[in-house]
Amino acid sequence: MDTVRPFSQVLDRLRSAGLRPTRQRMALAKLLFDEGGRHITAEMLHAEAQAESIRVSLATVYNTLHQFTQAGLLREIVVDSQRSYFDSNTTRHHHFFNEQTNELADIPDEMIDIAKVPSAPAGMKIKQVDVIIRVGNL
Amino acid sequence: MDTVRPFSQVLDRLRSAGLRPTRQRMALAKLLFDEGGRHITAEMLHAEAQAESIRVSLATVYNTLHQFTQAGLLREIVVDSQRSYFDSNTTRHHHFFNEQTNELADIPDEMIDIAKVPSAPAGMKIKQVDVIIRVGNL
DNA sequence: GTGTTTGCAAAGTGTTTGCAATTTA
DNA sequence: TAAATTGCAAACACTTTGCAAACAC
Repeated sequence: MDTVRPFSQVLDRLRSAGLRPTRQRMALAKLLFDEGGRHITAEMLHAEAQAESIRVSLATVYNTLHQFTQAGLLREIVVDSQRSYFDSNTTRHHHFFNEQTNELADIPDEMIDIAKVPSAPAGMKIKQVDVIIRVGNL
Repeated sequence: MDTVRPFSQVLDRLRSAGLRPTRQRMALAKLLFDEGGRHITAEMLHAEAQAESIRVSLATVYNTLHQFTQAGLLREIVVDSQRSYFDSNTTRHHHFFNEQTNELADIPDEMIDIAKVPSAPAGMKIKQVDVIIRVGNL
């Protein structure tokens, strides 16, 4: 029942990704990983940081999100051609996307059963299977 | 084996969508629907039109793509947070997305078997189920 | 000290918008 | 001729970049 993610764990995550644990990265990592399964855009994360009086530029938020994604700490979810969403849950799962509110919600992997998947075209390899269920008002 | 889409059919499509069959819309509709299952961006369609000496502004291409989508003649496919793709095949099917070449390929509906789908959150309705298989080099 | 990271402002990219001129019915 | 549509250029939203100052080791 230990859901707390101690400071050192964030630190280790950054270290093992080869990223220096700077003040900004530590603070953003805390916001992203202290609670699981966050779906967040750069603007949202920047606003959250500001709300907690963490001084970070928007440019650094963008850089950090990409660095974390490259390091496998985040997963980018493409649901909206206007903005990029990042998911702090990198395990296999899928998403609901509410087109009215622009909100993402997780669908646990076991809730979707893809019985048959075509193989990738010749010379290609499947990198990821994304299932996005778009929902809206009745 | 009649795969030709006569002029009048394009005309009727526009008419029944409540869209006046202007020169631009007719020409773009021809490009979009004369061959099935096209995956195209606004810039791509604009370039094609220019290549065929059809004079249309990029703004009109954007407007037209959205009008056609609203009319159910096109389907927007969100795979890339940088640009919008439109699919001239509006029947149920899914997609491969090649992240190296930024190209989409159809996956016929019967090639994917989604045996179990969670129901939409309360008060919500499933609008669409998108399966995107991201592929890349081996 | 040396190389990395940050913040700023400027530039970039894809898309939308306001409005006068044109076209359609 | 009334209403819809077009094209242009300007505006927009989101994202990236160049570079000097600040920071981590």
